[in-house]
Amino acid sequence: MIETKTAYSPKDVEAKWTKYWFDEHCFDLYIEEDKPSFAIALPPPNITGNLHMGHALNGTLQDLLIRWKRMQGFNVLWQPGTDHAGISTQMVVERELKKEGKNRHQLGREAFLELVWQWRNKCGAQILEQYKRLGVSFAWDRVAFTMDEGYCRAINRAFVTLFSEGYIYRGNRVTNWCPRCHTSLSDLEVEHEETKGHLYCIKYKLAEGIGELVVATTRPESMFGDVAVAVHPQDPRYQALIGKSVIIPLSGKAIPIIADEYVDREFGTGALKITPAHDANDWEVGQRHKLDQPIVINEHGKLIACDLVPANLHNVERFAARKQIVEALETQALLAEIKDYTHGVGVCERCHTVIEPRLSEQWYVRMKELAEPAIKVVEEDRIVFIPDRYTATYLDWMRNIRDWCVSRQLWWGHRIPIWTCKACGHFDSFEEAPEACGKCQSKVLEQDPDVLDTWFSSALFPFATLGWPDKTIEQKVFYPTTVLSTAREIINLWVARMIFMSLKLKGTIPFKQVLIHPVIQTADGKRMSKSKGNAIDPLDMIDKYGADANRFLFCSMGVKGDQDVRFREDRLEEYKRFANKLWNAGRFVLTCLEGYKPQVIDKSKLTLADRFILHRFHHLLDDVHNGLRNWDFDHVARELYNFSWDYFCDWYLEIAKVQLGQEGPDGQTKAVLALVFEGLMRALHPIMPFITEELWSHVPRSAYLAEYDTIMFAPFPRPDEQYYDDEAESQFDLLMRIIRGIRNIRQTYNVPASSEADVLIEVTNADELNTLINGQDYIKRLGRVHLQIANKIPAPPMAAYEKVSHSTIYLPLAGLIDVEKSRTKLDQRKQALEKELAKVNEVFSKPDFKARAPKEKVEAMQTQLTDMESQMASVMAQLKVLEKA
RNA sequence: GGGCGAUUAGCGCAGUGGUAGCGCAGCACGAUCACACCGUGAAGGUCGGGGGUUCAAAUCCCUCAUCGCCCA
Repeated sequence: MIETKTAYSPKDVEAKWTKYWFDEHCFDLYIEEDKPSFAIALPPPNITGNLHMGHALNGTLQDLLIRWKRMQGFNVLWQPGTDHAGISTQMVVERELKKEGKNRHQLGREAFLELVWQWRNKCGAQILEQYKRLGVSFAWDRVAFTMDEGYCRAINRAFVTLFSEGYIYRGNRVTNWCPRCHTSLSDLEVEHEETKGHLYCIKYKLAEGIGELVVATTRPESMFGDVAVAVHPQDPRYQALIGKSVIIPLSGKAIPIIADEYVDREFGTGALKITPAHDANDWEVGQRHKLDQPIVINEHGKLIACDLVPANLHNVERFAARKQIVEALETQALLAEIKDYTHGVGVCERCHTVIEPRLSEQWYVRMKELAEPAIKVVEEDRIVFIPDRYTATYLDWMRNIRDWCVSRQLWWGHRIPIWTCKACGHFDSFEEAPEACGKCQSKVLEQDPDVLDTWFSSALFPFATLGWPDKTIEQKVFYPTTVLSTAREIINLWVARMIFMSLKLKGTIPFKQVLIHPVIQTADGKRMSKSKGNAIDPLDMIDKYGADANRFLFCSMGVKGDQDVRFREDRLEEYKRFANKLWNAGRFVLTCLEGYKPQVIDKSKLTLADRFILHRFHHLLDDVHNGLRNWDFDHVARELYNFSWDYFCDWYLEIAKVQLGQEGPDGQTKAVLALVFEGLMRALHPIMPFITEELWSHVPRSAYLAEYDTIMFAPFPRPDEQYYDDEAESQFDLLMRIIRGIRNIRQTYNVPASSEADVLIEVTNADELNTLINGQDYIKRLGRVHLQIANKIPAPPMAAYEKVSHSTIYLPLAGLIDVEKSRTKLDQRKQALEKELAKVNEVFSKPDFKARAPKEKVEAMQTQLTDMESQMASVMAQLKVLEKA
């Protein structure tokens, strides 16, 4: 038997079952080919990462689906893995090197990579260990890593395929450059931060004659790379100037004034300096006008020592240079104005350094053609986003796709499989290092020094982890995978790329549904972030409230509602109490069932309460099924919570105490208790695996269920319509209302709970009378009263009173009645009734209501009205009685 | 600048056409043998503002406001 502690202790139970599940290899992949399959690829966390709320939420939702399907007998695969996270990991190791006063260049590439591997082997599994605390049922025997040997083969195959089909090309253009990480970044890895800056209006003097053109810019430091000043072709202010030249201040170089539609006449002065090497838009303008592209800022973010840049600014850092330039312009009276200006500044998402757009040679994936089928599969609903609104996010991005810069100037990652011949300059891509140049046979070949964008490898995750490019049983059984669950900020970064990669390389979709879960914010609606220090550590929450309570919270957040949810600890408090409630209900049920041998329920011998709880339970199972099928996790959580606490604990367990005390050998109470409680544990298991496993392990089970050593593999309970019983529902509902009525009276008149009061109930309706007589034992016990029920009872003169349906409850107070209190209460009731009557009457008073509303509705309202009128009459009569007192 | 979401009791949230609900906090009562991490009861809201559709709107449409997110 389960220990007698009255408080649930999650720590012990979690440790016990985690150990059991691992010891018994419950998580290992096991395939039976004749079964249907269900697969999820875990969004691989960074090896440098720590479990945050988003991981915990997402992990819970996936585990809930996986556990549910596993219990339904599916082959399930939840493929776990980690991501090598190029920039982050390199940063972490470089930071450690720096502590020793070293840098990676001193070590050299090979030694540095050796160091990164050491770090990875030591720390890279930390986040998965943290996931363990949540109770996630990954296929733990298959943990993948994006730099595994097999995975690297998949990367090379993917690259070579795309390259040989012309999807990958080398381009010289402006890319996002992080001067701190020393690498290019894709557009999606740049965050835009609202920054208070200035708009500098600088006078560019005309090269010939007198006059000037005032140019507005936020970045004066790039002016030495200017090759033109552009104005709008239709701008009347500048018509005369087009074709003339101006002089770049401080450097003296002359540049032309050109006309281009790209210029926004409203912005600044309507004159735009064109710096093709340091601005992506300017680069486009420069291409159109065949302009030069001088680079004036180097990879460290410093002004280059060259002819274009004045000598005193050589090797000056860009922001220091900006300051010096502005001062110089001011002293030379070349600054027309400085305006305050707030704008979005691009920063590196990893280190928040301001991005320097910079002309450089990079590898790109040509996207337009790859995007087409990826758009189609979503338009045709072969891949569905949940919630639906994210379809637009995806399609919008895909339809306006730009080529993807995939090279990164890092050492840690998948080195680009391109080899260039030192002799003839020919280059090509290979899955394995080639022996000789395909063109001139030279053996002096050099591999591209850059590595691939980490997202390039993540994009292959759903199939690279299943053994692609080899043919494997895992791909046959589990591909395409079923669901992908992730956060909305990586829809384009990751989801989109998996889709077009899978379509291109596997010829099919990678998954059928994409679940986008909400973002967890702080209690006051702010974004959680480690740097702001307002992030809440899910591991602390698990320590404090237990894994099951945390999982229940995540489940209750759902995916279809708000796109942001606020995290409040008191909700965890609530679900911790729920776990405790289940624990104690379990202790009670198990006590009742000591020595009980499971038996089939004899439906003919059920009491009203038995019928009622079975009815509610099977409706609950139906709701749970529909909820899970429709991704309504929040509904599922709420229904399970309400059933467990209200119907099962508050009502049925209390009644079970009555029935167990008086029933004979035919009594079904134990059978019902066992059936409902055991089934409830299975229904709750996907959400709360630990507590349900523990309680279930003690429940007496039929031979059919006894064969399962763990609830994990036991069948998920299904609704059984033979237990649906609307009559029991309505009859029991009346009893509950009567009992509440009696409790209400007792509270109002302070009738002590310890004393059993006398109660008389007059019932004017034959069916109701029957129900009350049959249920009188329940009323006596739960209302703690001596009871008399009849169809006609002379109203006791000094009695508290309550009316429920066709029944009138009297509680005689033998001279103790507090007339004032009774009158106040009746007055309140009268006022409430008046309010309700007014509402209903208002509806009725409109002539169109009876004419146009559906007939059933009118009839229902009529019944309500009649009912309320009779209640009112009764209240008035009772008030009259009091007047005599 | 474009798009999305939210706004319901003090707080956190449910409620997609028919007389407004749950949990917490607050109030009152209660050591009755599963649970005080509990039980029982009472109180608390003109559903962000305005307009429209409808016999009927928290719910559908328009508009405004506030907050938040994504993309440029």
